Amino acid sequence: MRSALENTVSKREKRMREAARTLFLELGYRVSMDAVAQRAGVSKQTVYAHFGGKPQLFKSVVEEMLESHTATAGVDGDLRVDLLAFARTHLAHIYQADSIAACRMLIGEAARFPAEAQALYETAAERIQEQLRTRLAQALQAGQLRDVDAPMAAELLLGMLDGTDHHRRLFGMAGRTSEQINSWSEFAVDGFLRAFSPEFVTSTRMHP
Amino acid sequence: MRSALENTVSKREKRMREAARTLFLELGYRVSMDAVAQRAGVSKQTVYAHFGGKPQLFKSVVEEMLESHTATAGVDGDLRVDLLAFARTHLAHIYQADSIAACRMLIGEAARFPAEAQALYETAAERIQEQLRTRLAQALQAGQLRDVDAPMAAELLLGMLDGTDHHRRLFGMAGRTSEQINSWSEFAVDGFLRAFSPEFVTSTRMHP
DNA sequence: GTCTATAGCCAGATAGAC
DNA sequence: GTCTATCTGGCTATAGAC
Repeated sequence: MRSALENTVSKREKRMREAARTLFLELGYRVSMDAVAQRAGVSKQTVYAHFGGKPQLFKSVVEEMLESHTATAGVDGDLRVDLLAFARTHLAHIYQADSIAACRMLIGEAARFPAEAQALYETAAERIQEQLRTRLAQALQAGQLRDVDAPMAAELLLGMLDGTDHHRRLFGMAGRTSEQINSWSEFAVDGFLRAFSPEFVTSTRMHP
Repeated sequence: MRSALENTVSKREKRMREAARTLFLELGYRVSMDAVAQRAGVSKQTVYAHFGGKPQLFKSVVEEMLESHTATAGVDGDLRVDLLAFARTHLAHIYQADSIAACRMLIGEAARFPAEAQALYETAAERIQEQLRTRLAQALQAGQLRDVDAPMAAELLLGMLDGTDHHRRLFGMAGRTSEQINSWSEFAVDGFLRAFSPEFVTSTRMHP
């Protein structure tokens, strides 16, 4: 009996968080608490009782987003293959509709919630860059890249992989298609490898 | 007498536009018309009489911004020198506090003003990329770069020149300092030139 | 703990005197 | 054209019954 009640409460909380997340992502901070309550199927007061107020609800939603960041850079294959795999995972992640919406929301509200915006960006960017740094450092040690600062190379490659596509999407314009992303990634990775090949060797071989 | 009156009106209009621009850049669309009127030193009704309403005022401010885009890529010097000069001008422009604020505002309001956001981005991005494309196409014709699509190369170089700095700034974090921008630009341009050098030649020479 | 109802506030927009 | 004063609606937040 008690567990049934707790389940009900738990489900309410979950519904409220989901409703808030959806609406914040869609419309930004300017959603009314009425809208959140209505979408969650509860009364406004219930939302206030659980979260305390609108800013706390917003922060709670942002914190929840921090949990769901995953991107894996393989370390078991050829350097080019690994970088392409990384590109695939990374770009698929940041170009997701929800990620774009989250970026928009946080950039728009960066003035009101500077700490939350910075925390989310730092965490997400740090996780991504660290994986890339690690893989590049390994390649450096293996002599597959010329002597270069791994963090700088990682940031440069990230810039190359995106180009200006993320900005296009942030401004509401159509981004690259799936196939275009793949061919662009090859273009970027091959350019990167040529730029930092240890000697004068390039990835394209001349026909004998 | 009449010209004095017209001058007064004209100055009022200018003050209203400036006030709106400043406040929109600082706080986004969520500024009150009261605040605009107060900052401009006029009454609210005067603002309504001139612009018709808040959305029109916002659009008017955005349209005004479209005028002030300037960036020049030299075509008279060495390729590396020209690209560094372009980087200097371009980055100085987009990292300006006002440009960052404008980006934030438009990204945040992209859902409410999609046409304005897209128009401003497209115009600004197009002007920048066209200059770079032109210079790169010229270099291609001169045989200074390997056979590559000029628009793709231009977008790639833009991504390299920024890395992740623009995003850092959009999220409210400190960007690179002036000196860091310069050394990063050299890093990016040299990487770009190595990646697209026509043969196996690199910009670093071996000592004889 | 949850609901309905409402207080209190501030926004955008308008009316009418000058 | 400009101002002062006001209307109307929606928002956050709270009070009180159950």
